[in-house]
Amino acid sequence: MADRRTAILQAATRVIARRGVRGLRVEELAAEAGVSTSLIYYHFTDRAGILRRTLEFISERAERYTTERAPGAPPLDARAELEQTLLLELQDIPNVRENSTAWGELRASAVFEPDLRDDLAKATLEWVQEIAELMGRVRPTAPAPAHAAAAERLTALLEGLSVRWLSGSIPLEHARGLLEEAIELEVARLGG
Amino acid sequence: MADRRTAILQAATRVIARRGVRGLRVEELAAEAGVSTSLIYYHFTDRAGILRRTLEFISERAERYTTERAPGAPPLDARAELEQTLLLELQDIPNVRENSTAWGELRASAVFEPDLRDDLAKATLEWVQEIAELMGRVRPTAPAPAHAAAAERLTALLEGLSVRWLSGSIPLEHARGLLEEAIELEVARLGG
DNA sequence: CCGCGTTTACTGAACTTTCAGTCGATGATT
DNA sequence: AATCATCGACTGAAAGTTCAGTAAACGCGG
Repeated sequence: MADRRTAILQAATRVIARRGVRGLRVEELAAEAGVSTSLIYYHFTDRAGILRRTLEFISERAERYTTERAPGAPPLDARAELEQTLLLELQDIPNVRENSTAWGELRASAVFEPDLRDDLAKATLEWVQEIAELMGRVRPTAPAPAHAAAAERLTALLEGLSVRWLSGSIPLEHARGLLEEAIELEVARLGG
Repeated sequence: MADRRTAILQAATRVIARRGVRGLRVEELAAEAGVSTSLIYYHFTDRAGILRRTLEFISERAERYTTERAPGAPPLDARAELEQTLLLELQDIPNVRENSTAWGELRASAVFEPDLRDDLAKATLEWVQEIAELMGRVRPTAPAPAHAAAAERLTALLEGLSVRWLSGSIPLEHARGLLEEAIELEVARLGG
């Protein structure tokens, strides 16, 4: 926590979640992190660099809170694990909301900023693979490409539902319900 | 069409599709619309006003191009109609790309601008209902709430796939394939 | 139907603000 | 003493906004 670099990344996530990538001002970020603007340039070179590193930071952090389970909790079976992993991203708690918002922003920004695309594509791929792997454990007999396709659909759906929630088009619980059914559907499909 | 105000809104849609909401420069918009920057302020007060009106404009206009079919083409059965309607939004032609991009921007902006939410929610609802209605024609025996849920999932998935495509995470054809399978899945589910 | 006050649509140029990025100096650490 | 981390003050360019004014349309009393 005394690591200013990390503090800046955390602050960037908060600012992005609050104002959007579009609304991120280096000065505001500096204030949020309690450092000078120069230090930000010292660590991240330029605005694009901030964005790039923040994206990495977000995807790493997302992985962490997604993967971790409460200590001492009973181990989940594959199906429950899959459901947990996906549904964890649809929760109205600050950390998650912040991450979802920032992630959505970065995705939306990448449409216009080619610089972000490679990292984003990579992070997306990793996430999809993680879900595909869980899919594989739920339905070991189905072929790998089918796992992958299901994983892509579920993650894309989750992203779609997530923005709808954050942009006030549907309530959270509704989004969760829809996603649960989708998981059900995909699993049933592979089950034959 | 001689109405400059509308011309400005159309131009703004194009500029937003090209540069994003954040990338919209009043001067560039003026050039695109072939008017002076001052006229834009005359009609819309300030930059925020431009954005507000344009995003309303986009959400009103959004579906127009989805519904129309080529004149004189053979009528489609319900299933084909459903597929067409959804897949039309995943095409790499200027009009569609422009609309998808602008729509994505609108959705992303609404996360931070509560003003936009009502219009957006309304436009989303209409779209979902249109698809639910098609679902109903494909599977008349299934209950209406099931049609609605399927429609919500398919449209949310489409939005998710659309940004992934536009942000360079997956190729267009891949997105289309995933969506087709999802339609297949949802239809099969309702078919019993 | 003609002059005349008034509103509407519009412009070019000046003015102001915002914001990413730089520079030199200074404290810390090894 | 040398490298690393950090700051405050600054800058240039870009972009947003204002403003004084013009030209055409519009209504209207005579």
